[in-house]
Amino acid sequence: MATKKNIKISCAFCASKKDSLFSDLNKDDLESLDIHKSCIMYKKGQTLYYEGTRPMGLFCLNSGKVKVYKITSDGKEQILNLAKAGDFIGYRALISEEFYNASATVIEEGAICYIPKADFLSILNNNPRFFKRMMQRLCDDLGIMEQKLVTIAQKSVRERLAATLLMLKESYGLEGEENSTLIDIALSREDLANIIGTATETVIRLLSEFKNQELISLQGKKIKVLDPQGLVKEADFYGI
Amino acid sequence: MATKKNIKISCAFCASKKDSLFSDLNKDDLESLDIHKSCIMYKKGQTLYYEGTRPMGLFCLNSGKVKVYKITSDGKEQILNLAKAGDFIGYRALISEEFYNASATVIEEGAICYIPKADFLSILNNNPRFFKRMMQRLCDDLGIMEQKLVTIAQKSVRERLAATLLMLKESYGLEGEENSTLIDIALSREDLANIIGTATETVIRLLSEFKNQELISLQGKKIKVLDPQGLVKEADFYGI
DNA sequence: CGTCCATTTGAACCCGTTCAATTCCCGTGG
DNA sequence: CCACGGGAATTGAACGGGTTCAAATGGACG
Repeated sequence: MATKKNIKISCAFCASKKDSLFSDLNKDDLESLDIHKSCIMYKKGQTLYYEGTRPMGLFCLNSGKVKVYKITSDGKEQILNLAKAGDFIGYRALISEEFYNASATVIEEGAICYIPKADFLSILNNNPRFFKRMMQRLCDDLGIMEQKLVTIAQKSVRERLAATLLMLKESYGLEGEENSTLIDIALSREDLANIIGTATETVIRLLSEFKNQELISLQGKKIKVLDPQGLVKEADFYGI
Repeated sequence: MATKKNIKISCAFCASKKDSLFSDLNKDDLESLDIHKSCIMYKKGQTLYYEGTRPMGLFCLNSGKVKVYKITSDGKEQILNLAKAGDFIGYRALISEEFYNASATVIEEGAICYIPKADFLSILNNNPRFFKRMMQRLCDDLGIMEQKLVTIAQKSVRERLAATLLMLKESYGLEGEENSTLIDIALSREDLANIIGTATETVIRLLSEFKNQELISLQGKKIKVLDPQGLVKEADFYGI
């Protein structure tokens, strides 16, 4: 077992900065982030935080992928969000000074920075532009969550799976030959089911049907989208 | 048909103020709200705004009740939120300067104030404490929405109905004799179904079962909770 | 008092779950 | 290098919760 090694990554020169909420911080603020920041490699399966614990800082993904999820009283998992390079995790609990109300676990290993609570809140309170940016982000998150709620409440599993594949294609798509797109994220079938809110077996069966319809192809556990238009049709029951 | 009459209600003396986000505004800010504010009576069925339109101001309920909902492509309605006296509606679209992504319709008549966008944004931008308060509110909303998502995705209709009745009891409960609580909101069975994400008939059947179990009683379309503990058990499949 | 919509009840159907069995894949140790 | 073990993925089959369609009843309101 290798020792966890602190990696030196300056926020100012972080390759993921351009995608992140920190993208328009000034030089001073960025440097202040570096002072107490830590950054270590996380392996698949490691958990960044558990629901019910108190946030002490902010996670920022330099690389790797993380799922954010809640566990119900009867032990089922519901994935709320997937995070990739440049994404923050756990800012809501930090801002509202409450306990985490979800857990976060690494699904693809990567370097993840940790900015102590005090440093983050200091920038938040002293940089109105950043404050506004966070507010905007919360508004966006809320809109996304509302849309997810409607989809889960009103669409069939088949439609939700098609919609989820399209969403994953947008976020994790790697263009391939002949208009095909590889969904480049190591999601297990179970994870996929826990995004959609269904049983693993149902996901497997529907994926197999989509494959027979030549909407997708399966390369091991990775999925390649062959016919996005076809998926759009599947996603909208009475669509255009 | 009566003419819409502008009602004079001062924010500073609004009976609902103590419950609202405006509760700790100072005197000057409150008075500035009154200048351009309008306030009229809305009847049941009237719509405050439609999804896809541009917000021009903020709705604040002095009295009455409003449902906020989205309509899916195949015409189904999903209720996202219920608002009552003291509640704001539509602040998210206003803050993030986007189109409404839900519609709002009156379900119980009441007086509803309308604060022009400029006045609201002016207070937001010049009163850091209020800004923080809004941020906090957005965080809370997001947490609530996430919990709803998990519940709809992972719980049975029966459990969701029980949970919804308990939620309605908290928000709209009127204590009655013998530990019973009347849920004082004029929700149709269809509305209730559209909160839970199920069919109207299913709601009716389950309500009837709950009545037979003596968890609730039905008084016309209003529901009285007789055994909240029993409902808690129904809400948690593998509860405590 | 009649009309119209909401509510209720009935019954058939089907989507999705659940349980069970098999196969596949991958890392690990002999 | 290959056999082994174990979890993930797949397939099969039966069950059941919930939807859908249809019809009857009730209740509000003009």
